[in-house]
Amino acid sequence: MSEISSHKEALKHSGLKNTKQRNAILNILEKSTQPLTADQIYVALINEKTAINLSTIYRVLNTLAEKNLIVKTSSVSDNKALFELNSFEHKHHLVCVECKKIIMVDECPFEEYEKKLKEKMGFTILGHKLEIYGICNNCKKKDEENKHTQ
Amino acid sequence: MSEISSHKEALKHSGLKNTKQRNAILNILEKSTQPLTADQIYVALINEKTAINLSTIYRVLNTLAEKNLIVKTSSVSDNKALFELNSFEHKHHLVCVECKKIIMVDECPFEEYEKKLKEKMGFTILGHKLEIYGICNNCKKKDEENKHTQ
DNA sequence: TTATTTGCAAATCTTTTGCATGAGG
DNA sequence: CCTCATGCAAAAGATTTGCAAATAA
Repeated sequence: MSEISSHKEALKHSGLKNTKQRNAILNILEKSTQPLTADQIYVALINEKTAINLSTIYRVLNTLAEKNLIVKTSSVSDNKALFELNSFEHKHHLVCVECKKIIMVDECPFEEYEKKLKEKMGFTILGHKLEIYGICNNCKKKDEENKHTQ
Repeated sequence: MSEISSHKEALKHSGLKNTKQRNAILNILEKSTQPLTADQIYVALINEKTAINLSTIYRVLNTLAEKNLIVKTSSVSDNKALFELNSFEHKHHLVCVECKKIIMVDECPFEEYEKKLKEKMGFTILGHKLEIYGICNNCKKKDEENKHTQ
């Protein structure tokens, strides 16, 4: 229940009405460890017997993103919109350009860099996302194998 | 002409035929300072009287991305696929969460961090992208003004 | 009560696909 | 030649929108 009331507060603070659908969507996002598509949220809600319309989900997600309660990103491989709670936290990951696998990393070499940007450009930093593109160990091995069969 | 022959080489090296359409698309991407959507490429080609079909553009872009000659990303605001030449260069930018403006920055605090990742995880790094989310100076000013009118 | 939100159905927009034709090596 | 690439039209899939009914404040 505590998270429900915190959503109520967050919605109120953004001037949005506290509806069953918005709370349900925020709860799904809160439980998820990764960004979700509108459809994944839809399926999750249907599974837990929460009746909702897909277009409502899209509308809610866009509204929440406008208010910065959630963050909209985009999956490169299949080009769908992804949504996650705005934790204002750092996100770092490695993206394999071959298999598209995403590997999370947790170290952050940034605190100082961010401070400098803030001072220099007057840009208030809420968080950052770092994607490192390359080839993972698995794909390197597969590439080696394929050299022989091709 | 030098860039045309370099595209020829690049295509050959990837086992792809050197077609008029592929060269035209690579040329457009080469001239652009920013990632383009399939449709933007289409318009650019039509403008320079290069006849091409939109579905050909999609097919070429996907093929080139598979071969890592270009990089596919995704625009957050309107969820379209974006393509740019794979420069294997660093890309850093600030994204304002309010007006969605993108501000390029060029400093990079990363060389060491990347080396460490490579050694630790066997991940071969081709490039990286850093997005810093926050609020730009303009939006901060507008927010201040709106406090009075709301 | 009244503005906001939702459901539903239809529309829109981006991207993909099947198939016949055309072009590159 | 023979395979691969392209054009065209149609399909598929994600997201948006108009409107009437429902709901929060």
